[in-house]
Amino acid sequence: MNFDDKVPIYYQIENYIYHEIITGTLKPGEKLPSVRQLAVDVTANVNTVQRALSEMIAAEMIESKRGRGNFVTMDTTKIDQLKVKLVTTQLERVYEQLHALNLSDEEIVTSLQHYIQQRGQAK
Amino acid sequence: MNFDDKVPIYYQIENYIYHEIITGTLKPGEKLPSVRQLAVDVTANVNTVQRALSEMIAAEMIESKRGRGNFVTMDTTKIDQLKVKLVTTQLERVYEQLHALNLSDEEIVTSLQHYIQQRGQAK
DNA sequence: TATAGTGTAATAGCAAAATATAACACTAGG
DNA sequence: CCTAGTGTTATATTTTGCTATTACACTATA
Repeated sequence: MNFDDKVPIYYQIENYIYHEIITGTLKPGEKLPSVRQLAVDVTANVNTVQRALSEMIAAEMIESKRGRGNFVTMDTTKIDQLKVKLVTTQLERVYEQLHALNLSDEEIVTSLQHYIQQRGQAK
Repeated sequence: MNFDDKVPIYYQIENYIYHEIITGTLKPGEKLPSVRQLAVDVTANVNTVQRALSEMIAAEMIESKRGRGNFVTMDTTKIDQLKVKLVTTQLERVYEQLHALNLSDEEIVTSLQHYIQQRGQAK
């Protein structure tokens, strides 16, 4: 996996799996790869993976069944809420950062539009 | 200072000072507070502050004069470029994150607009 | 020229994150 | 019942960031 050395790996793993759940790569009720397999997949240690999983279990986003595996929650409402939360968190961060750089609300929106436009052309 | 325990303090200090330079709180050529004072200001250790400064010195955003102090670069072009870079980095991150959550280009823009709107009402 | 204020660097110690490794608890299937 | 595959936990070790402390190098100025 491609880790950002500025933030804890367990945290990045957590985010990575959350993304898979939200995008439907991992469906509600579906079994996750085993912790050992996940460790191989993301090139990290079992304990590190377990730490990420533990937080997700505490958040009730995945359910752990000893001897059987870890499973994505069946509660689609929870998944939707997670998505909203992640999106909002992202928006909050950009907004605050750009605002702190003295960009007005309008400038923030237009700069994003320009960025997307440029990105499209870059292909 | 209000540190995010998920990212290194020296990195947050760096960002903090960059913000002050870009917003003009620290003007081109202006002397920064002494490392010892900065350490007090941000409630961190001198060495941690020094680490942040070292990176900025390497980036030639500030100039170090032994015995006199640290000074913001006089090169306003560099400052402008820094602002562009920071803004772009932020935009890149949101875009990629939200895109990874399966939001379309339009949805990304409108969700930002909605966020800003809501934020205005929250006051 | 002494002194106070600067940046810089080194040392030692602590804590958190991550690793390697091993062991334990449970489940399913032959 | 045994075994392979699962989650869980524990220990020791390494690395990194951060701190505390001290010392050194340089500058300005009284």
